[in-house]
Amino acid sequence: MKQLGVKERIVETASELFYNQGYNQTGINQIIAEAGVAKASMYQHFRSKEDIAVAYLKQRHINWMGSLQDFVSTKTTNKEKLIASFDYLHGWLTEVSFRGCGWQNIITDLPSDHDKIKNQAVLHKNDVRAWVHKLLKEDGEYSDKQAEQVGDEVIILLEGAIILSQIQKNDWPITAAKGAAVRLLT
Amino acid sequence: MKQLGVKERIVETASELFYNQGYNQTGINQIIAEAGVAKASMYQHFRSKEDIAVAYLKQRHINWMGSLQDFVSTKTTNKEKLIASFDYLHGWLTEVSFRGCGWQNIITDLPSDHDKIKNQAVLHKNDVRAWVHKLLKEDGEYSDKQAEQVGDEVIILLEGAIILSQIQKNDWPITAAKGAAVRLLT
Amino acid sequence: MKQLGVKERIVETASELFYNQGYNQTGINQIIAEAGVAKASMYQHFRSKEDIAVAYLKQRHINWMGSLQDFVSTKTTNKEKLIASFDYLHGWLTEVSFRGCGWQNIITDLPSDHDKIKNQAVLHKNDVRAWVHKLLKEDGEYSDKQAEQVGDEVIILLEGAIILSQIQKNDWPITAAKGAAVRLLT
Amino acid sequence: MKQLGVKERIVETASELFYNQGYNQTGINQIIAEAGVAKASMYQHFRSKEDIAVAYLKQRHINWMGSLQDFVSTKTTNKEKLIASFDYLHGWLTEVSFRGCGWQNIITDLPSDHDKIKNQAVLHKNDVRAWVHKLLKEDGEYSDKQAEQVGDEVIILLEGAIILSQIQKNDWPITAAKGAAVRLLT
DNA sequence: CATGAATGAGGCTTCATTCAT
DNA sequence: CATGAATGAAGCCTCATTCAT
Repeated sequence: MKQLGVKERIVETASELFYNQGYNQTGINQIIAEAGVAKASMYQHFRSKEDIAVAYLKQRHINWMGSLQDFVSTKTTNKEKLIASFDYLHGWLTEVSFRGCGWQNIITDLPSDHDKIKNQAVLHKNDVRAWVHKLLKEDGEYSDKQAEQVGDEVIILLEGAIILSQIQKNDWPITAAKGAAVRLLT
Repeated sequence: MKQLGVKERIVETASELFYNQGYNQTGINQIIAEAGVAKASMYQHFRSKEDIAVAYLKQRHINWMGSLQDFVSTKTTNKEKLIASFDYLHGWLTEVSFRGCGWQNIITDLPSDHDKIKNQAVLHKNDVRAWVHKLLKEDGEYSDKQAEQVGDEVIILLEGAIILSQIQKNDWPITAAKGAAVRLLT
Repeated sequence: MKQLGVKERIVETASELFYNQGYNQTGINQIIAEAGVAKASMYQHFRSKEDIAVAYLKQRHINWMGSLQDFVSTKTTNKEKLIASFDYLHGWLTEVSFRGCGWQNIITDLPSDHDKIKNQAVLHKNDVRAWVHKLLKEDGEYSDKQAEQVGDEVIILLEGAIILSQIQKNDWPITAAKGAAVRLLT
Repeated sequence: MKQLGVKERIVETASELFYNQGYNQTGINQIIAEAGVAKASMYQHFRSKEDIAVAYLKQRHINWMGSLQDFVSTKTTNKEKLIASFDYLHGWLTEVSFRGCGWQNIITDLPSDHDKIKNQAVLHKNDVRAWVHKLLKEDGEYSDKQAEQVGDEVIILLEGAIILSQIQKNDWPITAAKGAAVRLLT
């Protein structure tokens, strides 16, 4: 990790900590200690802790979308890709012990003035939504309006499966969500 | 509010604050100041801040389930009751400016040792789930196994609608979820 | 313990706690909880925590002096009794894991205005001193002045052995003190 | 005092307070107020109150041993040095109004988990003991074993004289201890 | 870019005591 | 005599941030 630049090291360390311990549970001191970075150096790259979280979420967005799209890329039809998304959820959430969604986790208990972070969450969710809409529109099976409608339903299932599996520390919500998605897409 | 007992005042005040500002964003000092109670009095009734949150969630569970069941009580069939639940969500979440679910919000960024709070969330979600399962079983339209399966799907839609409407500060997820529920229940 | 009166129960419980946990480490709440006594009842019998400590030390004085004198009563000469006192120390301090002297422990880190407690310590130490002086005077081997002088030396050895064995959590100071006493008394 | 660094100011202030008021009687707030330091600055230098006490005891050890050895350095034989140690005690304890031994005072009523402080006390007492043993061995008058035995006796007299003079607020224990030491060393 | 000192504001918790029932 | 509510003062500690070197 030492060959990375300072900024990268901070984001990488903070990402690990923010996701696994939570935003409020992670202090600036732990970040700089584990990143091996001086405090002033950190504040040269980031105006505030909130800004680090923004960088974390931006990077996470790229990684997460990439992983998801990789995972479903073997499927031929777009519908199959959407269904496979639930398998992606399953593998991911199991691996992280149902730690939940980075964006959900960080917005639910945040000071009211942390808008930059909230914006990142909106951007992320919008991108996922757009991706789902696009997939369904490309299939040509639905009208654009129908595609958006069904897509939204699938997205809600995704979100619900994530948060519920986090609370229950169990994978049944993911399985159930997949079942619902299959039926809604048929 | 002065005619209430100290304990009630604390829970009431804390409930307001925990739900609207978040658990981590609400300090003990603010709670006692707004409740008009001495700090040590508070600790006579509650061993810790976490215990206040537990009391808050317990009370909230009673209120929330009651309101929901009241709301849907006018419907004749159980399926209709379930569908109407999404209308309940709509009214509630709009009123609270899409502040989301008290249980979701409090567990997503919590110190790792706050198990009592996490347990409350699990209890709440289990109760909701049991209620949904019961409704569908009573209808007699599904086998017990099917009722549980479909019920879980509906629950996931509820959860997804709540969290997504919170992030988006918009009611479309609730509308979309209702649409999906209607189709899944037919 | 339930057949005892309230006052006795408080003193008995507090004695256990004060001696084993320390005065500052023992709270009024723990005392009343373990004694099974209401707070107001306690404050009816004792004006303050300090007063409980005074009662504790008074009772301890009686018990401690009694045990010591019992222990050495089998010895025929008074010199032998004094020497045997070190054996008493050894048995006692080993049994209590070198928890030290109740009086020493309670005065060394006390608010400056706790004079009642300090007085108890002085009374106790004076009584022990008087007892030692008396023993040596009775023997008739020393002049009164010599008896007091040698007695004081023995007492200092006793005190030193107690505090040092407490710090070292070891019995060597008691053994060494006995050795010195034997030589000083010959 | 302002020209000292923050850390030194904290230790110096805390030393004064810990020794004169006691460890439990001295709060962090008083320390920082009298040292003229912000609370967080203090915690930058010391992880906890216990750590401040450790620093205090370490510094005190150096000062105390130094003063003692200075005091006795005019004596030619080691035996004389040991005897003179009681004169050192006398001067010191009189000056501090029989406030007693910093190490004795701090361990006798300490929360059970304060091991770092307890260790400091053991280290200090061991150093004193080693010094006494060394002096007697160097004299060549005793075998090594005898030197250690007699040395331990002297040490116990020192400890006993300190604690007893503290309780009695009087110097007779020091005088008596010196008398005993003289006889034991002859 | 590193080091870490310094800070103000606030975090949660506990104390011995009093008082009303 | 029991119950336990209520309290003011104080306890120890941590936060994100700024600044001087």
